[in-house]
Amino acid sequence: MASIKDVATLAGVHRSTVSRIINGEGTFRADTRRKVECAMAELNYRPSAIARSLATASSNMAGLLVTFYTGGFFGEMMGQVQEELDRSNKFLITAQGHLSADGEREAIRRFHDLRCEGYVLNSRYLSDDELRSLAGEPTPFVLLDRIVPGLEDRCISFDHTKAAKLAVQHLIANGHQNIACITGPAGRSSSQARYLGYMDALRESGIVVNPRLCVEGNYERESGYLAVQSLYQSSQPFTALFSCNEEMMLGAVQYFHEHKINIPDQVSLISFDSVGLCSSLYPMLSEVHFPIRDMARAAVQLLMAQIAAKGNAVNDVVIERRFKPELIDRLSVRALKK
Amino acid sequence: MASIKDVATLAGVHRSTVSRIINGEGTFRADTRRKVECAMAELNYRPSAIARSLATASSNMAGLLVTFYTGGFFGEMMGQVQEELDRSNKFLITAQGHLSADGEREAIRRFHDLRCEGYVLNSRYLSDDELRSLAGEPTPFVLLDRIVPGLEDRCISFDHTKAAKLAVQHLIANGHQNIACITGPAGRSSSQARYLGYMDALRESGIVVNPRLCVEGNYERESGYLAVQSLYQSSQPFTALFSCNEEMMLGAVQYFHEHKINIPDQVSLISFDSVGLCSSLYPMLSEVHFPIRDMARAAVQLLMAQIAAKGNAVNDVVIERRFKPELIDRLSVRALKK
DNA sequence: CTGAAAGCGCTAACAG
DNA sequence: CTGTTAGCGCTTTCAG
Repeated sequence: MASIKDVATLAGVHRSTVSRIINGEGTFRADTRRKVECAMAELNYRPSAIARSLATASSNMAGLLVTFYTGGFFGEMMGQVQEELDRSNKFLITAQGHLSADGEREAIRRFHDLRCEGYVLNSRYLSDDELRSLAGEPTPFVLLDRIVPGLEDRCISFDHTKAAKLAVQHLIANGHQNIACITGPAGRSSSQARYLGYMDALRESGIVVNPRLCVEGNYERESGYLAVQSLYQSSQPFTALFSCNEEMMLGAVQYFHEHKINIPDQVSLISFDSVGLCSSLYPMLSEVHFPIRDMARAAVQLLMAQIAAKGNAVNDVVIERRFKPELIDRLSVRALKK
Repeated sequence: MASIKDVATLAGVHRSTVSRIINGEGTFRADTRRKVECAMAELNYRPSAIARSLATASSNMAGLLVTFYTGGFFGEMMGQVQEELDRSNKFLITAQGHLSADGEREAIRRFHDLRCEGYVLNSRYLSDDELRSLAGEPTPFVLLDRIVPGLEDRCISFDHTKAAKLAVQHLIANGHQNIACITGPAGRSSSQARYLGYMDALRESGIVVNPRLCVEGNYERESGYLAVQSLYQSSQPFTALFSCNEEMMLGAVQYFHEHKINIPDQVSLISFDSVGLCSSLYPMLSEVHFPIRDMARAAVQLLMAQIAAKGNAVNDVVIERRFKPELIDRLSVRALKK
């Protein structure tokens, strides 16, 4: 692979001249420039990003941590992050945290090893404390879909509680009282937040929360199916179901179809959704939309601002940090007559 | 960020000693090692992967080109590639080719800029010729799910034609004669291969291909829905449908549900599937399985073998390169009585 | 406008 | 067993 030196000798100039021309710094005689450009073309020369990184002490890389690449959700996130990074000509380094704090730590270590200029963390297992102490280090990072006290200026967040509440209130407004809920895994903060919203909505409408109407899932499709099954087994009557994510709702819908339970005649459905699964199901499901795409873009913008600010505060930039839920009503909620 | 020099001075030894200890080369006095380890720990030192790359002339990175991160399919691929790369402690660089040869070229350029040791290409828009000429360059690469004449030793391929044929033969074996087909976008080679399999199966059974029973989709969900719609509008009777991918089948299923067309009583269904969508639908759909995960792993293994071989042939390694289709029969194909 | 020289953080002979 | 030296490919003063 040709190096800058090869180009220089072929063009009959010094390496530093080539370097300047590549980087568009300074000004040159037209024929010098031409000679160099010809040499570069002839040798099919491309500067080594790595050598450049070392010389400039800036890697031009940014990291993104997700839990898993699979499942559609993270693809949306990654796609947006990449697009946004492309605009600044930065390289994207991705890593999976799998399902543990250790996995996430390991991912961050890799970002450091590569001297990433910053990273976006969709962290689920690192504690608030650990994240706060990480903030003491010089490398900037942004938390995507998380809010940790003290780190608000690095957080792109979404009000999961309010979103869930909105969904359930919609059900209530349509006359439903016995509303079942499939929650996410108990340990996860987003699960808790959504569940809280469910309960808040009920309570504020004076409906007593029936714990037997709440089944814990794990955000996977199958757990939605099983949840509905157990709901029917416990023979607690319900007219509506709220699912804390779309995958579980998919499983639930499968159960309903299999058992010839009509949507929305026999059961009304509303779900969290981020990747648009709800709109591609039959019938099209009502949802509260979780705008992960927009949030991902905002995260990168915030990160770039932080990198540019080099440790100083970034108050001047206007980037939306707290995203709001949006209710999309479709055909899966029936109005109950009193 | 601490450098190897800082560690060295703190430990009171030379940089090269530190380097050796990090890389486990040579042997040292116990207390030297301890001093160095303490210094590293104290400074929270991590060697710079970039500087290392430059010094060793090997970046420790591998590239992966996909068309888009979104959609689930590529997530599966990426996940496997990352896992496999992790085992060799290599960094993964991903890039999206979007939907053009230029996009793919640009992606490869980035791999070169970073001096990736090799890359896996899920290329759809680069011509065979261009790929062959790329093979003249020193950087090894592997083609995932593609077969280009002359580059067989770099190809991890799947027999799409045979897979489609298998699916359609299954339908025929169950007594179906009027078999509709939703194809992929006409320009794509995998589409053509699958369509060919469909036609072969019919022809070999002496069934005349009815072009009005074949509708072109674009591998997206909505196009499956639309395809079925147009199929019914053209009022060509059919008892079975074969879809060239799972996303389009999803759209089709939605149409059937919406129009109360029972599966499999009124229509039998079989689809291509790679990410397992078919098994999570109601009813569980019969499919020919496209083992993209296994293929992705094989691609990385082959790439690593090529990298290790440094330009020499890699005949000794036993890596499956041509994957075979597998028919998974579930509940969506009804046997027609004669 | 361009060359010379030093240096980024690390590794790799080569001595000793 | 460990220090010296040179160099990876590029950028960046500093001269001229």
